[in-house]
Amino acid sequence: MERFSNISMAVVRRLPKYHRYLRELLNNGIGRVSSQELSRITGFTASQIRQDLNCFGGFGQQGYGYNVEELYQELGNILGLNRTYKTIIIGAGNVGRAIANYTFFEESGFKLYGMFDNSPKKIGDIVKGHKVLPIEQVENFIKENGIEIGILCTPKEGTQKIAETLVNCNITAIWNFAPVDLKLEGNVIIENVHLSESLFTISFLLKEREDMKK
Amino acid sequence: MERFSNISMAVVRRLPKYHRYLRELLNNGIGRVSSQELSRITGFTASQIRQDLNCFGGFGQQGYGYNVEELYQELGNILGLNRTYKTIIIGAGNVGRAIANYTFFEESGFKLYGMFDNSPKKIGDIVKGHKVLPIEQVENFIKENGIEIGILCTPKEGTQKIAETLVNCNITAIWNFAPVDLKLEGNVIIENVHLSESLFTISFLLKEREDMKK
DNA sequence: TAGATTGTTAATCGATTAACAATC
DNA sequence: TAGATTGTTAATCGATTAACAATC
Repeated sequence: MERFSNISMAVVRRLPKYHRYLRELLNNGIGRVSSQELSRITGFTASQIRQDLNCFGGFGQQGYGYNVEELYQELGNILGLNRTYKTIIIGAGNVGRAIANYTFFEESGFKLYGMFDNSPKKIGDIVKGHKVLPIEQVENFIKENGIEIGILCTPKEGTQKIAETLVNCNITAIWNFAPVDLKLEGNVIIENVHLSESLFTISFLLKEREDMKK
Repeated sequence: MERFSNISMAVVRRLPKYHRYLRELLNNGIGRVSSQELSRITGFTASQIRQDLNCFGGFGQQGYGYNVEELYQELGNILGLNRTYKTIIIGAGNVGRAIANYTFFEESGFKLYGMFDNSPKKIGDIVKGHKVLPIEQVENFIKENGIEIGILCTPKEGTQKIAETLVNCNITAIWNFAPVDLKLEGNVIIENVHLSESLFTISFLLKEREDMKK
């Protein structure tokens, strides 16, 4: 995945947190906030917060801080939350169904257009109002509906091949839940959620903790 | 979360990848591998791979490389995969059910002991052979069964409070799927899976890409 | 032995933190 | 105006990469 701007991924991955905490301040009726106060809430340093925000513009005011409402809106725009995205889910297993029914997903502007699977046992099922379609139909579906994001909830075996199919249909981003690293041409955006790696991190840290006790 | 060893999290988060790729080599009947070859496969530099592995010991041999079987076993031990872990899931919604039915979870030694929820609609349901119990019973359950890992698949509102309850019962690790940052005393291990942040990263990158096209 | 490849130190790079002038 | 707090530059810290002697 090539990148176009010079914003580092370290910064990018903090932006959703800022957005979330600002939403909270807003809910609590708080109108202004300083980088120091944001630091206290988020755990990032005030310096880092100011640096991060300044990658995108000077949203603050000396002596005052930041306007919560305004900064929240700005971050929403920066994160691309001011529009909707057309998505499909490949794989109607437990993970696929969980994502389909994940309300936050829809609330954030990610609209599910269809679900696909290759198992006769699942094809025809209704998930979140969508009839699960056979995987053979995915290419036409993407082209006809202008789908932008493919969500892969497939077993690891077939995933690389399906991802290639999606890329051939000019999908722009893949949210990958399969435990594989996709090797894809072009500049398709790949975002992995590797649950197994997250889990192994826990077991590592648990073991480390026990080892240190000895 | 305090750390005890001096292994950086950057290194820790690469270990599961090494482990996964070595498993693949093993499946393909490959007996030895050099850091250069591992670099080609994983995308990390050979230098980084050697540095990472050397945090834990000299598993290689000059002029030869690494024995795949041996390195795989070593990494399994380092990751704490040579034992089982007792877990419970709090929240029997879509995410909780997906994790419960996630076969990889069980295969890796994470054994599900119970499921809990606070909704009368879900209490009593059978999920992966476990009757969903009322959340009020969780404290006794943890103590009686020696549960080590709590998996939080709850809506964000109640999550902090439940996490505190788990810590009071001396749970050692929390795998958190709720979109909140837990603030907890002691040295409980917290591993977050923040799907919403992952999703917002996609929308950011998509927007960035479009902006650059203009 | 000669070639290959590690383990490890040193150099580089990038990200975080500190400091402070600008200014509201 | 005086105090507060940003935006931004410089300093520090940590992580990655390069280099190479050790050695199988």
